[in-house]
Amino acid sequence: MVNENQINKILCPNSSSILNEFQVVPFTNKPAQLLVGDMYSQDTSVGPHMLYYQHQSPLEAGCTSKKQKTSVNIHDVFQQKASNKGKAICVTENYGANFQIAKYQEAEDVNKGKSILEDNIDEVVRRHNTQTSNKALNKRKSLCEMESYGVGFEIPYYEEQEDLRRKSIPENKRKRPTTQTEASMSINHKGLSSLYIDIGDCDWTCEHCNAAFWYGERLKRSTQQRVRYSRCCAEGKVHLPEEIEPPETGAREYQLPSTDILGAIVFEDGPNTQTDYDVIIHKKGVGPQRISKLHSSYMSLQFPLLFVHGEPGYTTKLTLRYSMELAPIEYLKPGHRDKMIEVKVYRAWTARDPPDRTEKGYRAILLDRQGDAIQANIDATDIYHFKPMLIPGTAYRISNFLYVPTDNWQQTLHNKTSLLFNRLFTKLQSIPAESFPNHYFSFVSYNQLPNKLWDPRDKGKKPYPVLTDYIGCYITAGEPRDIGNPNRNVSRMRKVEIQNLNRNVIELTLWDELADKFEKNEIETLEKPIIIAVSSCRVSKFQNRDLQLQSTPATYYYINPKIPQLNEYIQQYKQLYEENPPLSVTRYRLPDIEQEKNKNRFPLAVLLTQTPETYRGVRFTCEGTIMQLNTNRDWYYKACNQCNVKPTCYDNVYECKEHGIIPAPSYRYNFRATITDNTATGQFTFFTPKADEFVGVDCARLASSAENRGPRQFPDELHAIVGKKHTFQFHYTPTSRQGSVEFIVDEIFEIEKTSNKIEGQSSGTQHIQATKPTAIMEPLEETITEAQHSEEIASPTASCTTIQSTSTTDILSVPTELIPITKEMATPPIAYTGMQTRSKTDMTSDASRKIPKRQLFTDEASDSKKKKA
DNA sequence: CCCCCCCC
Repeated sequence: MVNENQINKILCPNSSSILNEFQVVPFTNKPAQLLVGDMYSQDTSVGPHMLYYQHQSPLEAGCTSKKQKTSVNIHDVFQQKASNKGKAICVTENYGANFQIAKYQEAEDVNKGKSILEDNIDEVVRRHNTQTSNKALNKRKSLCEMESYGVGFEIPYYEEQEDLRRKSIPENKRKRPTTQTEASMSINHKGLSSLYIDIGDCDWTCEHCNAAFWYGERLKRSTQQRVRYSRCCAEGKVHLPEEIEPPETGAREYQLPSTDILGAIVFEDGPNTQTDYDVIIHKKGVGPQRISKLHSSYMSLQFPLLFVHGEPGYTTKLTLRYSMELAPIEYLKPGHRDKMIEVKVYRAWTARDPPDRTEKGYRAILLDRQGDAIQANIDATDIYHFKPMLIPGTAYRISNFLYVPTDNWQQTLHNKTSLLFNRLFTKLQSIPAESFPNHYFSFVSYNQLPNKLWDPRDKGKKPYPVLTDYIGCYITAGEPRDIGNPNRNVSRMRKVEIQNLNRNVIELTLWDELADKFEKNEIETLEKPIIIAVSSCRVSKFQNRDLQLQSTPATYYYINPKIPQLNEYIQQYKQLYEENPPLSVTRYRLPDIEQEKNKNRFPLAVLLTQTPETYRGVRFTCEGTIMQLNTNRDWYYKACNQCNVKPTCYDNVYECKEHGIIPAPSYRYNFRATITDNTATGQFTFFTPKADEFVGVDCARLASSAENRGPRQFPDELHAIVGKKHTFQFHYTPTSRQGSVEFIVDEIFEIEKTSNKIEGQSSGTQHIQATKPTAIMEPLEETITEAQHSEEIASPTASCTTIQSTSTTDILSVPTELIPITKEMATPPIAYTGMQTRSKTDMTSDASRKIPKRQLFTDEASDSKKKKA
């Protein structure tokens, strides 16, 4: 078959030693399908033997289980090859092969003493004779197990072969034609050594690509019915190029290349192997040329006869077949190793346990075209590798990932399985991102938020609730500020208010980068209403009262997110706000008392039309006159000394639900008055202790002295407050509803002369009507804007919630003489927008009907700035 | 391996 005079050179990396008289012949008429990287040699006198490269698996370092190893494909092997890690050539087939190779004289330098090739024949024979055949077999086996990750073929052993033959396995249909068999047999029996072990013929083929194999090369998981090989095409996963028909048969069938030297490359094993040698080819008529080891033609140089057409063999263009099944996220199941996903990176973040700044890993939410989502986890050691790739908006085909149970806490998706990516084996291939959905949300409505609270009592019993996505209308945002011990962990924090279509407001706390990067100014230049969607928030409760949202490291926020419902939402909010625009309020205490006194100053006429739930905890101010006391209800109550809650009373025995029998309950004010600010009148409740200060007499003293007259008999001291004019600070009674709005007084300020002056300009006398709106609005404009720009500080906690809930008695006929709204009122206060549209609950005076429509959602900030300028 | 958080 091969010209016996042919000389094969084996170029050794370190020594350039040459083994001569070593012949390489093709064993197959489908040469392109032989596994690239294997060298098949045949000595004409003995028979076929195989030389294998020992590939150091690229997975070796990261492998934790054998299963992973089997998922490697040829591509990996040669990527590893490209990085020039150590490889070795070893003779794995049988001792016969050793003899034959060793028998050849090395023409020049000896091959540095590492290779089995060095053994001289006497030594090998001696060893063979002294070892038991089992030992020999074991050695071969161990060599083979080293040989490659997961391919795991077993070395044939002639007894086994004999055994197989005895059993006379039915002819496998994948057996190659007898002619070839005969051909090799004829060689086999020529000059057979007594030590020669017959491993059979290379007459088995891969069911996928038809590459030729020895039986012994089969995968361990082969069965008698199905003999499987993976070294060729990784069981069909690697797409090998179309075969080219071999040259015409005849005299030139095995025509030698037109050179008398054949080159081959031999690698040594071990960490010290040098592989940074030059590969130089010298073409006919052209000078020497250095080529890269990655050059696709270099491979064919190693197998000059196997690539009879000069096919490139291995190239970096080899692609995986889709037999690595492209699976929707929905169908991923832990344990599947042959799945590939095409996904868009939707969100990505560094995993942390705030306030600890340690980077615990990297996370991403991936979306597929079907609209499903899955989280990908990356260990901290691999952050640097994946962070530059997992950019939201990019898309990849991803294979070779593992499955892990989804984190129990800070769980972003309902999916119980997450993916684990590893820099050593997970493959990401960039693909176009157009065909993927824009967003993935699982919004929770305001009413469902309590279900998402985490209760410490559930620890260990219930899983932590999945983090919450929420959508609503952006109302306001504060400025970022520092939180925490400056010597240790300082966090950044910013509050954002979100309102839903029922006008419920929820406060979102953005932390750290999110707080700093929130582009408040840019957002507020957008046309209103502005829709904001936030993902993966924690739901918490403040003071056992207000639900809040907290950002987590996984949180993203989206302004006017491109979701199908966006326009619908915008229209709904638009409609809502046309009826009754939201007030722009400052929710926190201001450092300056003067600012506090003017904070959130809106006409009572406006406040009465609002939805109280929207402004829970918000303190408003007004300059108002006490018109009347509500004498239809008690002016004080007896309270538990510890909690100020009204106790039950049976037979003059007072009992607090919480604190039991109360021998001597305390007396506390709880009376109502009507206050007007000249735009409307409202019901205001006064409680101890503010009321004591205001009335000037302790409730206890007043009540005990008046007790015989009862709590419905209002003492003169109380009547004395009627007609007084003050700046009141107040909040909505939590139980009040739109349409029957009430307030609770927090602070009562004296009206200073200075502020009187400003007001005096327009409305000299207080109590009567038609204050020129500008008179109200001018100072408002300033204070509100100041308030917005000043840093928020803590608001105090309202402590009278429980008491308030008892005060839902009937209301004394309210003085209904409403202050007519003048035309000028049509110019709305700067601090809010769009109030000119009548709401259904608005009072229907002729004047109010005439109020012209003003453009909705104008930018109040820039408006006010203009006026200031 | 577990903890499962930071303001008002």
